[in-house]
Amino acid sequence: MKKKNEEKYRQIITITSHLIATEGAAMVSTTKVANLVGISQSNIYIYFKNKDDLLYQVYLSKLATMQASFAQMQKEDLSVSAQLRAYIMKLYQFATAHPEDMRVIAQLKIMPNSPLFSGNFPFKDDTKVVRKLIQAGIQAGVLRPVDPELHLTIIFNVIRRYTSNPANADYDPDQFAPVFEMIWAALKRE
Amino acid sequence: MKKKNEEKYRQIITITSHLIATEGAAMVSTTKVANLVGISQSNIYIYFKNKDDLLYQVYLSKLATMQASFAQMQKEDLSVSAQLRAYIMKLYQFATAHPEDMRVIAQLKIMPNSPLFSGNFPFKDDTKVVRKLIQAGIQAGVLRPVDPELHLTIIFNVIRRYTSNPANADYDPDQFAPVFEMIWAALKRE
Amino acid sequence: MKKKNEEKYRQIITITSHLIATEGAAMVSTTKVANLVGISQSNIYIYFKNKDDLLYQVYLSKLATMQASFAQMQKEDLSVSAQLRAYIMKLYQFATAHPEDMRVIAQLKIMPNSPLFSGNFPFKDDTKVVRKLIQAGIQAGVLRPVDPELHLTIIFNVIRRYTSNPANADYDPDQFAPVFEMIWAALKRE
Amino acid sequence: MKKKNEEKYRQIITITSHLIATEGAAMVSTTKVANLVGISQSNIYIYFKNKDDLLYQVYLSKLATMQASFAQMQKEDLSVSAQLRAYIMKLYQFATAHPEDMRVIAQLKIMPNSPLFSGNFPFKDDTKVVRKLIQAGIQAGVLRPVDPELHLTIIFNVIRRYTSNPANADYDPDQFAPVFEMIWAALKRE
DNA sequence: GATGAATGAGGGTTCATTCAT
DNA sequence: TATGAATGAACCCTCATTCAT
Repeated sequence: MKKKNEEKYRQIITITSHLIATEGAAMVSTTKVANLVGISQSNIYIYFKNKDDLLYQVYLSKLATMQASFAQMQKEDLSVSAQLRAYIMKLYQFATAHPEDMRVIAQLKIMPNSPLFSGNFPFKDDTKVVRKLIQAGIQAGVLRPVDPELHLTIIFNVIRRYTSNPANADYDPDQFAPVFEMIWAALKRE
Repeated sequence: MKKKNEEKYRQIITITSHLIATEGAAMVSTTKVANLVGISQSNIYIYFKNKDDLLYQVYLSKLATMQASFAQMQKEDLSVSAQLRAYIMKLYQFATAHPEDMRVIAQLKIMPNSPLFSGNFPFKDDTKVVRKLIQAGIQAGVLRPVDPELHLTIIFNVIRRYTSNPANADYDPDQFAPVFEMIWAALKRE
Repeated sequence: MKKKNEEKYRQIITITSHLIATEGAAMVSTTKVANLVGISQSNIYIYFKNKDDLLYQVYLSKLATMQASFAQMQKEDLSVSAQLRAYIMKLYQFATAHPEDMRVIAQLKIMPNSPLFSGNFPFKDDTKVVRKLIQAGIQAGVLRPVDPELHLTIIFNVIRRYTSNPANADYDPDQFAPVFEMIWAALKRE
Repeated sequence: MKKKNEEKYRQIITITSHLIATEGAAMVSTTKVANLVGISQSNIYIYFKNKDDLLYQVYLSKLATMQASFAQMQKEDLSVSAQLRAYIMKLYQFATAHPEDMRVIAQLKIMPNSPLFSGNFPFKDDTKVVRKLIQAGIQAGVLRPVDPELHLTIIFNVIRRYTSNPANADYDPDQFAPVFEMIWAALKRE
């Protein structure tokens, strides 16, 4: 009973997610989603309050996947520097394991009139943990004392760009090593 | 007569450009542009083949502005490293001088179904010069031997992010220095 | 079991009635009603054949309330004139006692495609008694010999308008007296 | 050129007006109107900002018709009482001359979410003149000292009801006389 | 060159109703 | 009895584009 429900709900989320990743968030329409799922368009409104809600739930689901991936990493006995390095590696690993997800999150953040920032939904930040790490790193004197957004920009854009190259689709720490060094050189205080 | 023509053409380009910068490329509609310019909607099709053409011409105009800014910089007697450093500084200067333009170019590149990559128009690359510099730098052993796209990603994203902060709206090389070092550390071979 | 049944049925009627009174009959939807009652939408179709049936039953329930209010008034030993005057006062009293009900009846009568006149349900007239009184009054020569609908129009519209003013929400025969005289002057033969 | 424009505009107004009169304001849809006019639905939005605007313009057009009818009547050298009596007769005449119009105005006023009171359009009152007359009449001691809305209610509802009867479709002051007396008896101070 | 008119397609949303469970 | 699921139709509105003038 509820299973059917959950299944359709998941299907809609998945298809929408895929659509965002391949065509961009602005190209999502309830009609397209419904056709791909194989249901009638109005059916969408049984599972989601409106289109914005659908997109928001997609974001939340990606966020959950991401946070699950990072869950086991919360060892606080490491140095800030080590934690951040571990985070970057983990993010790289995540990006190869879930190729679409990072793109989906990015798309939802940059789309015009993003539901994430509409004020209609509570905004859950996907970068809270790493942003904190960066701030701590700056305060501890191990990271460059510039706007943390710049560190973030580098980490996410480089990893997204690197893993979006089909040649780098598989997780391979050795191959990634020089890219990691590139990122780290940008972040760390000289 | 011709002047009037040129004027309207410029106006449409300017308004569209502004619209892209403030609301995003996906929010541009011929209706909106026409209303803002104060002409009738169909009038746009006198100056542009279709909407994609309009966006493409906007891109070309931004490209021209950018290339004009970089024109005097083509001194080949500098080392690759020096040329690239000069380019970055110039790009920073350009971003402060033309706040909207970099955003417009970026928006047109990432928009869904971008006319730039539709195949209907010849693609003029705005990063050709710097990409060549980077390739030369890698070959010369002064830059990190990774995919040049990564160098590009860092240069453009960091500068765009930095200058999009209103606090950094004015050109100030001293204030920019640590950000420059951040970028350069990422690029240069250790 | 039956009690539960009756309760839900009553609830639906009550909520719908309230919705009609506050937002107008055209604004009633099964979705809204169901949400307000706290049941699922399809549940409504257990108690009512369709939406028209629901509205019709609401009408019948209001009619019953109204007729109950007028029940004790059927003393035929009064003169026609006295009976009609008594009716008007009673109607005024009813309107203050059941503010919503008169509005609901009026709304259901004037709504487009009113189920009351669709032919799908037997039409029970809420003005049968008073219409008869008026006809008798005309025949007896105490009321103006014009279309009785005009007498009715005056009685109902004036009382509805008067009592819809929050300042006149409470039953107060003294305050109502001049309004009564206004109505009566319109009805009675000079 | 402009003629065509004006014609379609008028057509849309006329058809919408007719639709309101026959089916009720709540039954108006842009699709229905467009089909009746013989144009595509989106065409409506060339002539009107949105549906509310359409309804509002219909109201304004009816108002203009009405005010035109009453224009020549502004003789201020008559007594208040005579002016009001003249107004009532004129209203009766108007109602027979423009059977639909009074109904349309009434419909637009009572419809749920009426654009007239949405705040999106300036509200032009169709009863301003007569309301002032009534207030003056009360102050002068010739009309009953009750809420002027009650006088209004009687005037408009009785005339609307009377003229909506096909038997009274033609303008006939003699036949109307007793109805006039009925109204006047209600209004005038005893 | 300029515009008003026209339109078909598509988008988001609500609704009354049916049906299997 | 109760409900979740499903749907087709309708509704309002925007848009890119074409065409006659």
